[in-house]
Order: sequence, then C-alpha cells, then structure tokens
Amino acid sequence: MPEVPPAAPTGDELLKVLSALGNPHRMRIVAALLERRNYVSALAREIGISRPLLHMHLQRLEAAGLVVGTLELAEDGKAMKYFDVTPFFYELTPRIIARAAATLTEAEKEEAK
Amino acid sequence: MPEVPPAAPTGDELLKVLSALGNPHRMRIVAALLERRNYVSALAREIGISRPLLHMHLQRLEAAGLVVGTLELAEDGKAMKYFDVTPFFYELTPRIIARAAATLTEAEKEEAK
DNA sequence: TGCCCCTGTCAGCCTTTTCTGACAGGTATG
DNA sequence: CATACCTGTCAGAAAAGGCTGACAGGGGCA
Repeated sequence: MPEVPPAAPTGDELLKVLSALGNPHRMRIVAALLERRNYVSALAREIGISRPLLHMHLQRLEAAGLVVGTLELAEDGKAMKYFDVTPFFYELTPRIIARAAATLTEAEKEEAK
Repeated sequence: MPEVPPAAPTGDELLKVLSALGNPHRMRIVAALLERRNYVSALAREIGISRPLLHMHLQRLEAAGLVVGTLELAEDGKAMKYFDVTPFFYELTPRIIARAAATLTEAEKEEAK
C-alpha cells in the first residue's frame, strides 16, 4: 500500500514541493541522499556548502515532505541527524496545476491555531 | 505522436519548469489559460494583477516552455498577443530529480555561443 | 485631433531568499 | 583541560524576485 499522493495535491502542498525542488542545491541534496542517507555535517562536506546553509535547505525540503530527518544517537553517544528521501511522486500537467491553483490559500498569514 | 517529454528532462530544463510553476500567480495563470486562451491585457484584468507584472510572469512561463505566445492581428488591425498552455507532462520522483541534478549546468554564466 | 485599447520596456522600491561567520550546547578522546 | 566532531540558531550582508508607475509606439474610431 503505497503512501504516495494519488493524484490531487492541494495548491499549497504542490506549491511547497515545487518551490522546494526548484533550486539547484536542493536537487543535488535529494540526489545525494538518494544514494545514501547521511547526516548534516557529512552531507555539507560532500556537497561543498556550509553547514548552516545546508541546514536551511534541508528544512525547506522537510517542510515540503520530500525528506525526513531523524536524530539518532551513535554508539559513542554523539547525536547525529540523519536524513532520508521520502518516496514522493508528483505528476505535472496543465490540468493538475489548474486543480491545485483553485485550492490555493494565498492571503492570510495564518496565525489562527 | 505526443510531443511531451518522455521521462528524462535535463537538470536545467526541469529547474526552469519547477521554479516557474512554484509561484501562486503563475499557477493561476496556467489555470486561467487552460480554460481559454487569452491576450495579455484581458488576462491581467481577469486575474487582477498589473500588466507589466503579468508580462514578467508570462515570460518566465514561456521560457520554461509551459505556455506559448503568438502575436495575432485582430480584424480591426490591433496587435494582440495570445497565450496558450502547452500540453506539458513531468513526473517528479526522487530518482528523476537525481538524474536531473546530475546534468545541472550551474556555474558558468554562459556567454559562449 | 483626441480618446481608447493594444503592445512593449525601464527605473526604482520592497520583500524574500540565499549565504556566511560567529556563537552556544552536547559528548567523547588525547 | 584542550581538541574534535556533532547539533542548533542568529544577525547581517548579498543576490534574486516580485511589483508599480510612467513612458513610448501602434492602430481604430468619433
């Protein structure tokens, strides 16, 4: 039973996914994590960007649901945050974009909760 | 014989598409044009944004190959630029992103030609 | 000629995103 | 205790995007 989005993502969801993926660094991050899961510091060295920057990009990807991070304790007691790519699947067609656009929240910087 | 991209877009192409679609206004523009083709001024009024702004968004969409604009002469001689949505189709999965990321041009602000 | 609608572009402003360097806390090891 | 590697966050600079108002040219119509 695949957990992937069937066919009709909400506008806001799709928007997050698209803007998250629409960045060279973040595309490379997904690529790197797909080969093997990794923790922040090592991944930063591998890709060649600063750690705070990678941290920011990972946040964006995680907020879009494209990767997930789990804080794990290594044997030596060090806390390391490992990231994995989620098996996402989205289709992009004019019709799908149109359906998503119709459900866009847009305005209101929601503070309700 | 469908003209749509089969399965493996280049990194730069996919990047353009994703960043073009990752914007509320541009999603709405695609939605509006899918219902019916339209010219710039009318579309700007319909969506409720300024004409120069719409012009900019349309450029971005056209550069990504998602819409096409054709300058047409109305019967009364007026020049109007009509835009149509192209029947694009992209799939988004970790593997596809990874393949695209591998072909990213990135650096060099190409001036070669 | 004056008015209306069409097209385009440009300077400038404001907001968001991207990015760096520094700081703080944690647990080992020499 | 100093070092090394892990985590996170924050202020502020730099760059990219988004947006407006004004300007310029074109044609039709009264």
